[in-house]
Amino acid sequence: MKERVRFAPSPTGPLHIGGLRTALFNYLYTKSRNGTFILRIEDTDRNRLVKNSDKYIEKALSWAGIIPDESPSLGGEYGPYMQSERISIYNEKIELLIAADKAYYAFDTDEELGRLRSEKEKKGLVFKYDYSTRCSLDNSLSMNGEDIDTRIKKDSFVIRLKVNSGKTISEDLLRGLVHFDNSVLDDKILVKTDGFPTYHFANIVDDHLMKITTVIRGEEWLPSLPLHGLIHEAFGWEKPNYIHLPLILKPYGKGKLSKRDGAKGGFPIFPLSWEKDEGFKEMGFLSSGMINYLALLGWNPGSDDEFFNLDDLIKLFNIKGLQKGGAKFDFEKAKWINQQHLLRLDFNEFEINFPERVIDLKNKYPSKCAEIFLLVRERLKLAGDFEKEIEFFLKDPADYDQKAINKLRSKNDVEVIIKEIEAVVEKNGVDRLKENLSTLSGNKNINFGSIMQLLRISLVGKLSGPDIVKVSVLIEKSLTLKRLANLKNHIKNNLS
RNA sequence: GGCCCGUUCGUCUAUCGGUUAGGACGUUAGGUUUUCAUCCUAGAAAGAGGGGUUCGACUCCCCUACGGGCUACCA
Repeated sequence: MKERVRFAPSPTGPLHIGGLRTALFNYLYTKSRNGTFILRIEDTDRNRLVKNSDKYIEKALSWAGIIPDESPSLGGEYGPYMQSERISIYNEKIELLIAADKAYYAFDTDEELGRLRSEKEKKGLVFKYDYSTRCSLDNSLSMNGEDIDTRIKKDSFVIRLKVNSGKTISEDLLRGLVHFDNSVLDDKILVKTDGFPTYHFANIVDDHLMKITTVIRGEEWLPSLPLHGLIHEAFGWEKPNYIHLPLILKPYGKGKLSKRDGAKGGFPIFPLSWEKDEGFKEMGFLSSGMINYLALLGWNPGSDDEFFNLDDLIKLFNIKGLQKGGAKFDFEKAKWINQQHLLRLDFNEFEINFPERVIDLKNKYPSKCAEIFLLVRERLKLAGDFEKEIEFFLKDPADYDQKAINKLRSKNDVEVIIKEIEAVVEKNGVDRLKENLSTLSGNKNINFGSIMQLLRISLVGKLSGPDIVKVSVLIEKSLTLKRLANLKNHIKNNLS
């Protein structure tokens, strides 16, 4: 049977990397089996809706290359894919459960339930709305038909699942059989007073109606698994397979990664920017690097290979490689993987991914961009490093590494050396510069390293950077001479 | 508190009863380079603890500890 999986986020904020990874594993699982990937937006909590976050989710998935086959914007055979547009379906289904005596109306007020909870709490106990308490509570199980009708018309109500005592055994493809005693379950609300279904109900109805074969979701749902099984059983529906993924944990300290950890740890938490928060993309991640890192967080291909793009991952993915324990997010490793991806790019590909980062360079060096990119490419961990690395191509050094100059001056007459370099460039240009400077070193008995360092400081302002001879060739003779003169002036002005 | 899941270097992980417990990030020391980066070489670094089962346990079972999740008219 063809696999059908779904990623079902709720639009209560931007998708974060945990959600992205869940989507990724869903995608890899189904695509490795030639199956279908469905995006369903679970917007049943009307209070926590965040405007545009559903659009953000689609955009972020699209950036990552995780393209749904069916989704709210694409549509599909089993739509609509936005739960708020499926209310009539849930209404119809809940009637079935009530008619079958699997669900019932409950009229208890928040205040009353709150009172019961705190009463129990005082005794160190926990109040549960379940088979042991439901008879003494305000619900349709304890009244006759006519009363129920009048209460429904008069009062607000919820609809609860009728969970009976017993044991429920659930299966997770990763973890095997998981046993639960129904006494830990309660009569979960299926439909809220506002008429919207709860997650549990809408989720099961939709998974069934959308013919989902395998549910892959975060481990936080594992305790709800027996409940979900019970809802399926109440309808008499066949259950899908379940896989509960280990969670992504904070890089330091305890707990699962939350949206606040990013700011604290200096790393993004969202794929794309959201309001004031920079995303991985804006920080200079390639989506392939992001995906590569996320895939390795809780999964491994069974080999020592670590470099993968999406297509590789689809070919290699197997649930045998899934991990059971949570994994801490490691930004250093994420950056290293991104670097490996950046390293395989040429200028055109870099421009496609980060067009805004190359505008100035393209304007100033329209024909040399590819060469300049190759010169600095191995120095990039993040695409954001690019602007820093090419800064000196765009403008003359604004200041100089004075400590380095002082050190050179303590051993050499730097002004004389600069003049000698100038003479060489003046006479021979910047082609064969290295050979010419080497000859200069021999003829005048000047330390070669000092010559190169002074050239570097004049062109770049500091002692680090790419091959300085190539830099000189790229900025050409006149600009090389100009910057040598600038440095000479700077040294003269700072002598006193 | 109750229930459920988990536990191999600092971190991500390999190992499917017999290995000098392997790789990667990070880190340390060298080398290459005009410098930094890249690259190369080498090093330090792990089976939570206790019981079993077994000729033999990181691997299977139990207990404890620790970590995580859930315990809403949130998902």
